[in-house]
Amino acid sequence: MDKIIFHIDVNSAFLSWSAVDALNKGADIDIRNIPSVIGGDESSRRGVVLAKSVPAKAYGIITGESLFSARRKCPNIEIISPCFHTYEKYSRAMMEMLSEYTPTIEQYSIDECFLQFSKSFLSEPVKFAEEIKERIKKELGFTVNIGISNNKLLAKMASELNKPDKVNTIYPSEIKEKMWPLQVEELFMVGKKAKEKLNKMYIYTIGDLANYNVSLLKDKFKSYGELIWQYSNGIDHSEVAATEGDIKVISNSTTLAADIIEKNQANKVLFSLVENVAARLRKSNKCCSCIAVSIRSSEFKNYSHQKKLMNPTDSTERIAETVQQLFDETWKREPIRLLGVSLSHLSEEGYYQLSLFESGKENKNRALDNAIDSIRNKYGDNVIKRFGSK
DNA sequence: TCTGGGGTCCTAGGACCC
DNA sequence: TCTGGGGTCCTAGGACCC
Repeated sequence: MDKIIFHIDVNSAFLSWSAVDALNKGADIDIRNIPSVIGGDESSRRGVVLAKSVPAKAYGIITGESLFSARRKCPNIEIISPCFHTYEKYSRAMMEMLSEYTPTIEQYSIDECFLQFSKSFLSEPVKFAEEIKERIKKELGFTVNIGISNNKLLAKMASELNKPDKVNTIYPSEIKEKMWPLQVEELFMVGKKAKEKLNKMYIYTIGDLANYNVSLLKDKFKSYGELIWQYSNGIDHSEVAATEGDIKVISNSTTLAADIIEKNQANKVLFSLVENVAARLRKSNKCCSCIAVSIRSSEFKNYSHQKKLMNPTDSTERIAETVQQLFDETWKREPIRLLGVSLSHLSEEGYYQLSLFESGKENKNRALDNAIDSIRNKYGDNVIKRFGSK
């Protein structure tokens, strides 16, 4: 135990960042101090709560619920549209600041990261975390929670303890007192389904899980049973990864403003999803050899269908052909609520192989893809349309 | 429940091989 | 082929995370 891990988590990230951005642009109210949420456009059926203010939380509003239901709980709730560019900007600013403190930093999501220090370097971790927290507040304008322990799991659990704007610890010696009394669904990786199953086994708290017979958990839940048992006992050997791992899937999906019932309409949407994923694929200098289409029906049933390719590709046209074919094979002619395209089995090797064997036609397609990519990079996504796209 | 979008990982079942 | 067992690959679906 010679290391100290911090988990840093921005409080209501999207809402805080929207608030700071508005204040910087001269707004006279701070949405953090009124009942407010960040949420999508209800008329295009993206109306769920992505983040909430503390006063909104007091009305019982929770992340993920519909705006309709949020408004029922608090009729004069302020609803703000998300702005992902803004969020990326503040996220980057925070990560850059935190990189000053240690090279061993892992960004876990847009608003969370882990920092690792050696114990000998850090004699007073809590005091140090307080300094970082205050600096973020002063220089960047938003608050964070910092959790401290000897491993990532405990640091993450610690940062959830007491919000917002707090520093908390869960050292191994504090697990019993601080973590075991919590409801089992508070444990990282225990979601709604697992909670229900665990409750049926009379496991209600993290402590109940920690003291349960691990081999019975393994019988019932396989490797997942052992994982959550270890977590409940504060066991986690994963490393803080300073370099990010290779991306494994590139996907894009969209909930449609109105259900689609015609193949033609579906094809237009699919093509724009393909353009998005294919451009991201080429930007990462990779090829894919597995393509999948997913469909959500108006009844909320999900289907997916995938196909492995003989040769890896990064061509918009080849991906689009496969996607069409997959869609035709999958669609049960029901009204469609959501369409998605995802590319997987990504490889760099395929990228080089491809250029050796591709035909004249494929060479032409590649030239077209590259030309469109560079125009869009310069002037934005909407300046140019392919023939056949919407 | 008037239920987003982008990811990761795991499991089960079937095909196919020796 | 009244029929085993182990390994690998592929597909579909689902749980979980932010």
